[in-house]
Order: sequence, then C-alpha cells, then structure tokens
Amino acid sequence: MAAASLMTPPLPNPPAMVTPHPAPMTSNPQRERDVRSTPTSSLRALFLRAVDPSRPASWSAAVADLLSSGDAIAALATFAAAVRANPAALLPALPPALRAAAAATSLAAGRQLHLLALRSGLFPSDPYSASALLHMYHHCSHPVDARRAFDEIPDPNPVIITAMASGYMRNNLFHHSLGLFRDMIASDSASVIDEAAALVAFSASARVTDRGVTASLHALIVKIGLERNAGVVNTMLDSYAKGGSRDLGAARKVFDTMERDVVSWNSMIALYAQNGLSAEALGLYSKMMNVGGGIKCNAVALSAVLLACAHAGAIQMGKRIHNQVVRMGLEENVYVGTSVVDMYSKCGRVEMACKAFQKIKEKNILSWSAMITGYGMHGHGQEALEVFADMKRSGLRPNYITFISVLAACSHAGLLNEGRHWYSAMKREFGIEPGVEHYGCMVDLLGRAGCLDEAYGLIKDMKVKPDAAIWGALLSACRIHKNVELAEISVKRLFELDTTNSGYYVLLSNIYAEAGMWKDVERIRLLVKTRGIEKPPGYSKVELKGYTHLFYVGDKSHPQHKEIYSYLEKLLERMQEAGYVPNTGSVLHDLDEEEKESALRIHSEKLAVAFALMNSVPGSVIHIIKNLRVCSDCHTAMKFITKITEREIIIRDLQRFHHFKDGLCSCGDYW
DNA sequence: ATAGGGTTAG
Repeated sequence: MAAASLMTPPLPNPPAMVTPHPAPMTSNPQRERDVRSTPTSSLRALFLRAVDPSRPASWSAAVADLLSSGDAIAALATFAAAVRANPAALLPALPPALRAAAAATSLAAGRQLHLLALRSGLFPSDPYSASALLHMYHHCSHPVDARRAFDEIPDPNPVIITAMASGYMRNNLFHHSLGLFRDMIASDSASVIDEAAALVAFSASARVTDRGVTASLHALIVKIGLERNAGVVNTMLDSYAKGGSRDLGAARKVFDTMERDVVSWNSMIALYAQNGLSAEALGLYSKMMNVGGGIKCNAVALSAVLLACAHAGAIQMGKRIHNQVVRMGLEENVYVGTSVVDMYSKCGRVEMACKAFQKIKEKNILSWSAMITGYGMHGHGQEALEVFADMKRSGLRPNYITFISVLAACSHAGLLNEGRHWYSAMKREFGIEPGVEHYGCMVDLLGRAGCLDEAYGLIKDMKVKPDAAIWGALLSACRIHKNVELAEISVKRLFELDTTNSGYYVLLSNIYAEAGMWKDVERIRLLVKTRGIEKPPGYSKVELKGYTHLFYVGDKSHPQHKEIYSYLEKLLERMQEAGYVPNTGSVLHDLDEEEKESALRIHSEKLAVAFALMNSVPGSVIHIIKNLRVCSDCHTAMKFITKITEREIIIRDLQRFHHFKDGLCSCGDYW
C-alpha cells in the first residue's frame, strides 16, 4: 500500500534522535546502481544476480542470506534497493533488515526502518516486524525505546514477549525480564510460555535473588509438558543452582531425574566447579567419561573441569585434562586455552601457562588477563606488565578486569610506582572507574610499602563501600608497620562487616602485644572468648600420585605420621644449622618461648612439606594449598627448606600465591 | 515470504 509513495521522496529523517550514519537506504538512483555493480562484496553481487526483482520473496531471501553470510551492511543496502525496485518487497524484507540493523548495531538505520514500518502500517500490526524491531532496539542498547514500542503493540504474542524479555537480559535488566513472565507465574496460566520463552524465563530467574521463582516456573513447565525438553530443563537446572534458591542439591536432583544430554553434564560439572566443589566436579566428569551413556566430552566440559583442577590445585589431573585438550586439537580454542592457562598458573606452573597461552589462536581480553594474573600471582610483576604491554600492542583495549590483573600483579610484586601509575592511568586514559577490587589491590600495595596514610586516605575517598578484604589489607599492613591506631580503626570496620572471623582479632591482639599493650591483648582475648568467635581450623593439602593428603596442626591421623614427625625433626635441625630461627613473634603471647617453638613446628604446612619431601620424586615442585594465610614463621621456614633441599615449594592460600624459589614473597605478617 | 532462544573464561 503506502510503500509505493515511500520510494520517491527521500525518507525524512526521524525527529532529533538520528545520529549521523551512512544511511543505507537513501533513494539515489546512482547509489542503487552502485549497490548492484560495486565489487565491495562479491557475495553481494552473487546474491543480487539471483534476485528476481519482480518477486518480493526473492528480495527478502537476498537480504536474509547476506545477513547470515555476515555482511549486515550489504543486507541493509540490498533492502534499500529492494524497496525501490519493488514496494511489495517491503513486507517480507523488513524483518531481516531490522535484524541486519541489530547485527550492525546501527541505531540510525534501525530508526529509519522503524519509521518505515510506521508509515507503511506494518507496525504495530505485523508481529514479524514488531518482534524484530524490539530485538533491534535492545541490540542497540536502547531498552527504553524497545519498551516504548512494546507498549504500542496491542496484543503481543509469545514471540514478541520473548524478544522483549531476552532483550532485557541482554541489557542486564533481569527484573524487567522476569516481570514479563510474572503475571503468568502468578496466575499459573502458561498461555505465553513455549520453549524459547521458558529458556529466557529460567535464565532470568537465575539472575535475580527472588526466592521461589524457579520452583514456580518449574511447576508451570511441568503443566505444559516441557519438562522433558532437555534444553529447557538444562536452563532450569542452572537457575536452581543460581538465582534465589542457590541450591546445588536441588539442581543435582533435577540432573539425576532428567534425560541428560551433553549440556546437562557440562552444566552440572561447571556448577560444582564454580562453587568450589572440585571433588564433585571431577567425580562427575569421570562418571560422564565412563558411564555417561555415550556422552562425549567437549570444549565446554574441559573448560569446566579445568576450573575445578585450578581450584583444587590438582596438577596431575590438570595435566591429564591438558593432554585430552591436545588430543582433541583444542589448544587453539580461546575458551579451553584460557582455562588451561588459568589451571597451570593456579597450580604453580607459570612456564606451562605461558606455553599454553602462546598456543591460543585468537586471544581475547580474558586470555590476556589470565596470563597477567598468572605472572602476578607468582610475584613476576615485570613479566605481568610486559604481557599487559603486548596486549595493548595487539590492539585490545584494557577493561575493568584487565586492571584488576595489572594492579594485583603490582601489589603482589611490590611495584609501588607502577601500581600508582596504572591506577591513575586507568581512570585518566581509559575512563574506568575503580571498583572494590582495584581499591583492594591499591590498599594492599600502599600498605605493604608503608604508605599507611595514603592507603587510609584512598579508602576514605572510595565511591563504593569498602569490603572486608580492603580493611583486612589495611590491618595486615598495620601489623607490618606497627600502627596501632589505624589497626583499631580497621578492626572496628571489620567487626561491622564480618563478625565471625576471629583472625582479625588475633592480628589485632598481636599488634597490641608487639606494642607492649598487654591490657588490650587481654581485652581482645576476652572478647573473642565471650563472643564465642572461633578461628576456622587451618589445614594444608598436598597432592601426591593423584591422591590428596590433608593435614591439620599437630595432626596425627595420617598413616605415616610417625615418619613425618621424625623427618620434620631432622629437617628442622638442618634448617637451624643453616641459620633458621623460629619466628615466635607470630604466636600467641602468653606462651613461653619453648612452648611457642613447639607450637610452631607442628603447623600444618610444615607437616605437609615434610610428607611431600619424603614421598615425592626428587626435583618435582611441591605444591601446597592452605585454607588460611600462611604465618610468617612458615614463610621463613619454607625459604630455608628450599635452601637446604633445593626443592621448589609453592604454597597457595585461598586467594593468593607465595612463591619461594627466589626468596620472593610479598606476603605480609599474618598470624 | 518475514520473528524470539542458555551452559564455558578473572
């Protein structure tokens, strides 16, 4: 109908909102000839040769084909040619044209198409154009415009609602997305839910903290018989484990009763891995490989299981998985490759991480970040900064995450000036506002370097609320530099944030003790006692021949404990001959010196090291995981052990890495 | 003739 009149006069610009952009559909005969003859896209020429201008379907097919071949601009140009050549082509070609505008994130083109849809009467009555239009606005990050258009659609069908809901998800408006399904959940009527809608609804419920949403949706899909649809149930599985329920058990229950496909296995493994249940993740992985019912492992499974290895420090399993990666030819894959890098770094093998990093074909921002973090964790600050420089040279723009890696590397290596430089460059040059993570690194870096006032000033200037890690960093800096006043302030704040961790009080009482403030030491000890706050028991883990051995302080439950203790005795003698003096400063102050020394020598990391030295292959790296920070005496002890035995020892606590080979360790004095 | 769709990486 009205489409014919649109052909001749150039489209008036939509009011105000249009941004300058190579508008693809100006009706200029010259341009039209260009579209059909220029060799800018040989593909385009190919498609256009096949177009029968008299058949509308022929045009829309050409637009859609160009789009799916990846040339959105050519698709838009062809759409413009279509409308001029045959006005009847508008109806079928408009939706793919809108998708092309979305793919090119060209809001200007999208708005012109919107106008065209309005003038031709296709909007809001044609549901095909309507859903594509919403899709376009969301893709161009204009959810408000999408909403405006959505509100004009009289009776939106499931496809339109799904387009709207998934668009909200894309723009991180999770509650808005869920809101579109809410009435339906409330009335228990599944009128609008089909497979695609259910997928979006569950993925929305995985991102909000509202309780019970997943279960209600679950009831709904059972009612309409979607509970045997693997895709839908997989998303449901995910939302049980995340979202408001956060219940891995519930997810596992779904997993056990459903008809599982690869994605189900991968999701469950990934969920375990992400929640730190490494043993469960690894167990489920081997179950999949053995009794998975013909399920083959793929890139996603390997990524997930590598994360579990990284978390558990399971280097041997990690190597096996890496071999599998190589066998499957997935070394060049960004996802898998980045996971391998992360696994090797967290398991203490930076050189292996670096080799794996070089194998990745198209490194993305997270691959680079993983490598920077890897060097940083090991105290190799200069290497980390070199990788960062390489990343910038490769043309990638550092983001929020990149700067966490960079600043963490500076803080761990004690690169004060570099840290200061990149912290300010981050804001000034890259326009990134620092978040808690960046502040955490800076407070740690400044604090260790003794710039306590600067660190405190930084906290006071923060635009976001400081978390326990930040005050904790300041507190341990106070221990190093003996600042009672700031320590008290930090503990006060920590107490408001985390009342259950007595570690902070132990640290404060040690600070008092070192300042000779015995009354305060007593006061804190009483406080800890009366409040019933307990320090979680410290333990150290060591992996040997695929088995993990766990040690607590003074542990005598290990079958080899007698040998371990006598080996440790001999080791300590040799260490003392080499100049090791037990650092009793980190032990509670009401013990006498002798008691302090015997308390120190049975620390879990020492037991673990002795056990590993007795049993491992000469020359291999000893890798220990500790659930808490390492005390200053164990820190020193490891250096001496390295010196006498020439063995590389790596201790990783839950967050951090301490690398003793070259005596480099920037860990503070903890407890 | 044309529309909407998650699980992996710091």
